Amino acid sequence: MFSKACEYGIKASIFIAISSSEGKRVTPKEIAEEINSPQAFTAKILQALVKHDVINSVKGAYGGFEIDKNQINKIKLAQIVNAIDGDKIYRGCGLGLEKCDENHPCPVHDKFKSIRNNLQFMLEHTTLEELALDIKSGASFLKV
Amino acid sequence: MFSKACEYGIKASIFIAISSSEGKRVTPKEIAEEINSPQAFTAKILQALVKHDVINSVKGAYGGFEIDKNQINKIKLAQIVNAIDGDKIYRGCGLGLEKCDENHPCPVHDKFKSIRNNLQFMLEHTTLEELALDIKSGASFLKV
DNA sequence: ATTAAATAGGATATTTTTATCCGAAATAAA
DNA sequence: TTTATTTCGGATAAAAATATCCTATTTAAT
Repeated sequence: MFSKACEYGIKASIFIAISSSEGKRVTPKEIAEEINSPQAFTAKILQALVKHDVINSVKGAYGGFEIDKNQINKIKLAQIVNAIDGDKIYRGCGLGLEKCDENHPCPVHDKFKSIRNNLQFMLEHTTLEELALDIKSGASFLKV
Repeated sequence: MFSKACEYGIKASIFIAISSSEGKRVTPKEIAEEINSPQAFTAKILQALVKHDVINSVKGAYGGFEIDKNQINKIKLAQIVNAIDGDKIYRGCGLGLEKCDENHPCPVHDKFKSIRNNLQFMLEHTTLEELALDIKSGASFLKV
């Protein structure tokens, strides 16, 4: 479904959201430990998220990654997925056809339509805030 | 969503189903041309489908791949996907957690549930026959 | 100014996926 | 029995994804 990079990116963003809501910046090391991911690879993904304005970085001593507190309830999963995996997950053809649309559909085009639409809707309507709240309350988990 | 191998496997199976319904065996060369895939790689995938009893092979001159005519309406997409990609597409965690279930869900577990269930239902209820009929009638396409 | 801590980013390594190649075994037809 | 055709399967190769390493740059505190 998502690439490893994207999975790490989502989990990292949730953890940064939680930390930021508590006024704390976090480093790749802390993030990697919290989400159980390879540190250097995670750092690369964080760079991509910064470039796409999903998260914010502060260089130098006492720096780290953070998310603007009043953006946490505005950032959607779709932005993170788009930043890392692009939009192929709901745009690309399910069977990899170069050209696949209503006029020239692949064999599963119609059958996939609703599933992909549901996925897209979910990603575009799920905020970092709600995911972060579930982690905070212990309703969901970022690792093991 | 699916691996390339799985995409090729699905398209190949549909083409074989069509050919078999017309009493013709087909070779990897014909299949690869029809579905626009790399021939040798496609041949490997066909071997996997044979091992998983999705399709049938006949060795030697005048041999090739075929599907038992009265199995075409019984074979489900799920069998093909399972043979090549396994069941991670609806079993694995959306965020790659080793352990992810109702008692220990990842942050998107609930949000993914219905999407994954829909996908699973679709794969388990879509037969090769209906996909083949659409290709035959020109309602859908296997390439470009 | 100096130092310590942090991100940025290029280079490289490893692993997985995708793809190719070739010889062996099977089989139908001549 | 010979030949041509075909699948099978192992060995590689190439490309993409995942992961690591190292140096430069930035910056807060002393």
